[in-house]
Amino acid sequence: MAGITILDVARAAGVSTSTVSNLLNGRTGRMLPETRERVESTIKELGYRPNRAARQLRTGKPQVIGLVVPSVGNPYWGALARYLEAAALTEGYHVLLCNSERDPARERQYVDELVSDGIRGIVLCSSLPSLEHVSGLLDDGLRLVAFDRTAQADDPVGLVNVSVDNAVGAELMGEHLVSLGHRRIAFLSGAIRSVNRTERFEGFLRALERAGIARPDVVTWPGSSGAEGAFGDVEAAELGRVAATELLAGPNPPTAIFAVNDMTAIGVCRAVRDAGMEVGRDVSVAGFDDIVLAELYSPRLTTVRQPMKEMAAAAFRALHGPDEGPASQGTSLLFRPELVVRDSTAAVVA
Amino acid sequence: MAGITILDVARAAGVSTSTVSNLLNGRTGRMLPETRERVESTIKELGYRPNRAARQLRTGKPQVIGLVVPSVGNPYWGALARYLEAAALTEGYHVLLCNSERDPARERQYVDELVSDGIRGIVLCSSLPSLEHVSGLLDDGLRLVAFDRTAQADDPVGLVNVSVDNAVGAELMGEHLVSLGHRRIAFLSGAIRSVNRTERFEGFLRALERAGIARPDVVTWPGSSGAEGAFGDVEAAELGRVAATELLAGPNPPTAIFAVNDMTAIGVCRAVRDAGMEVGRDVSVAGFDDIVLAELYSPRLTTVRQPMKEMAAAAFRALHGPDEGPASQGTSLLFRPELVVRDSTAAVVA
DNA sequence: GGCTCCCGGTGTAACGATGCACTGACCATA
DNA sequence: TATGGTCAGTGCATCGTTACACCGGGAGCC
Repeated sequence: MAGITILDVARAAGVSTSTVSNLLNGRTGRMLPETRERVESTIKELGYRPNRAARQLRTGKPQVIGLVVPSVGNPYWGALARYLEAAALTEGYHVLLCNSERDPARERQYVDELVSDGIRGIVLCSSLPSLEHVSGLLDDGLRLVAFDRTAQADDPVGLVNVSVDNAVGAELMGEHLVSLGHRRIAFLSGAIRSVNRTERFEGFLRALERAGIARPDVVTWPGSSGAEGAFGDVEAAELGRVAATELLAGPNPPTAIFAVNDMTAIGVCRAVRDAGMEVGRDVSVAGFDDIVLAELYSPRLTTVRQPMKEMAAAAFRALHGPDEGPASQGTSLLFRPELVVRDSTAAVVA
Repeated sequence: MAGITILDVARAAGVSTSTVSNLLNGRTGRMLPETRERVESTIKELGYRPNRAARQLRTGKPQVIGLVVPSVGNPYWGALARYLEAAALTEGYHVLLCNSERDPARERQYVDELVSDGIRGIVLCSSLPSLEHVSGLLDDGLRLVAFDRTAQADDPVGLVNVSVDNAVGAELMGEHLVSLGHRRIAFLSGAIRSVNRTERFEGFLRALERAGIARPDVVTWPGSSGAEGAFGDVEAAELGRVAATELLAGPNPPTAIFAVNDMTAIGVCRAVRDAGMEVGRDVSVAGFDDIVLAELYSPRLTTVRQPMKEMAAAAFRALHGPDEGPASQGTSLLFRPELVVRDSTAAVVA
């Protein structure tokens, strides 16, 4: 226990607690340089660290931001958590971790709890398409960043969305597959109810249309109702496997399959192999996100990278930075995705 | 902002703040049932939630535990973070997330910071073999759980270690490989400097000795000095690939390779494939940990499962529960590992 | 009647940091 | 010598909760 208070510092430096506090909070305008130095060195000597609880009690603003994700067990959210924490650390902020397990009630409860604990900045990775239920909190001064989501028409004012440009990313992948000579390309996704899935699908269609390819096979899968698998991941992969198996067994199967994310793509790869074919040679498979697994998988997965580190940093800035002008409605910070070509896609064999 | 204080409740219920506080803290001994019910219903009605900052300021004990991991981007630590948070939630605790990035200085700084923020319970996933540097903090009443580590001779008093029984796990895998008819089995690991690697190695040797197999090939790899890869993961896999490539190209190559963890095993699988062989048929490959990838990888990886959920719950109990008798030295909570046989291991072909 | 005991609470001083409103000293001007 | 104006810092109420020390009153006992 540190146990050293601002009073200890004040006494040791021969000033009042107010002066120490003023220094700590940058109010150094009217302060003799020598006083300032004396206090500063006293702080160092004693190893004084301000008590966050007391500070929060007084100011109402804790040096903590909340992060609500479906599950940090999922590598995608794990990566976000890692980079967000790193960004927060640079400003002396800590990150409180909350796993919603994709349960909307739990997600809402977490947000309420964080708010009533005085936390003023939350990064929310919601599984809900609408975020209306938080608009009241936003009016009360909460800073909310919705991650992996783009602005919607009915978004509450003040909400900042941070996301990769899904449409552009999917378009890049579409172009890539087309350039490899593929003409029969399937888009494989779970139920397209979330915003970013819709965007990915539309970007993909754009690329194909430009190449003069008719509307491709689109396979969506309802997904199991209710609770998803342990991480939601395993289920995504299973979905890819089941759907791709059916697709490949059908008439006129595609030569390439673009899965809505890497997990699903991994399931697709398994299905391809189960069907006695080789990924990359017989069928090209592509994913989206570029999670760690994509690089490690076999074959290494062609995918679309999200610049996680930059996105996390931007999310933190949006929470912490100065209020950016008038709170506008429908703010989206869109990041440029990057096509990462690896071994799971190849030129179509004639 | 909730904004409702204990005073509001007290006034509305016609009692003093002390009574409300007493109820909140379970001191209901001398309290009329009717008073109690009145206060309780008032709390509900008003939606009162105690202010954590004030509570902490007063008691010195925040309802927060710290979690220091190398990186939550790594699925293994991500899983721990997820389950630990779930366990903490059941008691109303929150989890503060810290990524040490395997930097000992940063790890130490995080612990100091958490402690001086008043946090009294920390789960530390250290990359350091010795934890002497925290013994001072333990004397001051900090509860510290070292995760994925077993007790050492020079451990500070009061430290609780939580880990899977690595020796037993490796022994199970050794037996499994032997039972499949393998006789030339390699153990593949990065530098065996950490405690659990040593234990895995010894357990593995035990199984082989019992089967009358001479000391097997053991391949360890120094690993790059300095910073590891983005997650430490990618490097582990790379290590497996490089080492296995060399091993398979040598004279009298093993028919089975037991990698020290799943990430390394994945790298081994790649090497096997690169050498024109098939995992499971030509060479058996086994890992340890049973991270999500193990199930998803192709082939599905035979590995040793750590009961993460139970381990996380135990770690939390060790932090939060009552002081267990006299603080002893060398406390280890060891969990039973489970052999998970999948597709990457098979009977040796004659 | 006087005494103690217990019941069912209540009063209030902290916990540590903050920041507004203030002050004493000094200088310049009228 | 008043008057005003900086300058450099200080005094103190305050945030919401806790828990120790207290208190009024009724019961029981001699």
